Amino acid sequence: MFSKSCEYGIRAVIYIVSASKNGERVGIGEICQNIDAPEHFTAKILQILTRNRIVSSQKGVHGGFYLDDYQKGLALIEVVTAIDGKTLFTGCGLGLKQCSETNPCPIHSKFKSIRNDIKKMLEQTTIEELGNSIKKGKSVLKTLKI
Amino acid sequence: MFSKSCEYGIRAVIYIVSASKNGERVGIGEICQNIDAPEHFTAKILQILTRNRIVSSQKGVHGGFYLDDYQKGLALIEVVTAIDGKTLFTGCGLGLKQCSETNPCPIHSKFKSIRNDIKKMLEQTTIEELGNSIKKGKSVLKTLKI
DNA sequence: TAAATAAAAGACAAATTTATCCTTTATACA
DNA sequence: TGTATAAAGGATAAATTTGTCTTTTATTTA
Ligand code: FES
Ligand code: FES
Repeated sequence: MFSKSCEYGIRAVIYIVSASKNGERVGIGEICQNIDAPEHFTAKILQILTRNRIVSSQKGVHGGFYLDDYQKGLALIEVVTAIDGKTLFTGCGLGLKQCSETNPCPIHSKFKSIRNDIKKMLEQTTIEELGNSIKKGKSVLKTLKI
Repeated sequence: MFSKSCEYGIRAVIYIVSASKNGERVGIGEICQNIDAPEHFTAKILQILTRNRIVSSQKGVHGGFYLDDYQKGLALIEVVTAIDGKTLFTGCGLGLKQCSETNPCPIHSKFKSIRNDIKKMLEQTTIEELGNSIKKGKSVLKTLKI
């Protein structure tokens, strides 16, 4: 469904929101320990997200990553499109060069419906909402014991 | 969503069903021309499908690929699982080592619902049905003009 | 101002997926 | 029986994704 990059990116932003109480910044080391992701690789993904103003960052002592109030309210689809692009929402399920209403592939109508459900779900889910779920202990960002 | 291998595989079986009138066999060259896929690569995918008894093949003169009546009635999910495995239907949307009801990721319940919709759709769609759509000219297996 | 810190950025490496080429095996048919 | 044909299979290569390591830049604080 999502690329590894995207999975790490989503988990990272959720962790940041869940961990940064009152504007505190979270370092890449702490993030990656808590989401069980490779550090340097995830750092690059967070670079993409900061360039796209989906997360904020601060260099130097007491620096790290955080989300401002506007960013917390962003929907998950912003994270996904920044990392994986829009192919999941616009591309043909059978890999035709373009999804077309006039020359559809055989699964077009069924696939389109699912594609739209995914899009809706990602549009309706905010980063903050998922962060709260983690804060309350209702969900996790890494498998506990191996 | 699906891997390239799976996209080619699905398009190939649909083409075979749509093109082989009364048990006629279809060669790999003809298949790949009509679904716009790389020949040797697609041949290997069809090998996987024949090993899994999802398509039939015949070597030698007048050989090629075809589907018997039982195979035509198979659902698309058989093709997908043979090529891409079951990860799409069982794996965690955020890439956790395992999807768990007791220790869910933050999007588990929303993702599970979509995952099940995809599964249902693939279970309810038969190869033959999609082949008929092609036969009737209601859909296509490759983008017409580039 | 200098040292310490942490993200940004660049270069490189491993792993996986996708794609190509060549040889072998099975089958039909002359 | 021998030849042509087409799938099966093996080896290799290109491309992409994923992961690691090192250097640079910006910022804080002593
Ligand atoms: S043409 Fe294939 S999904 Fe629209
Ligand atoms: S735990 Fe992530 S989808 Fe179930």
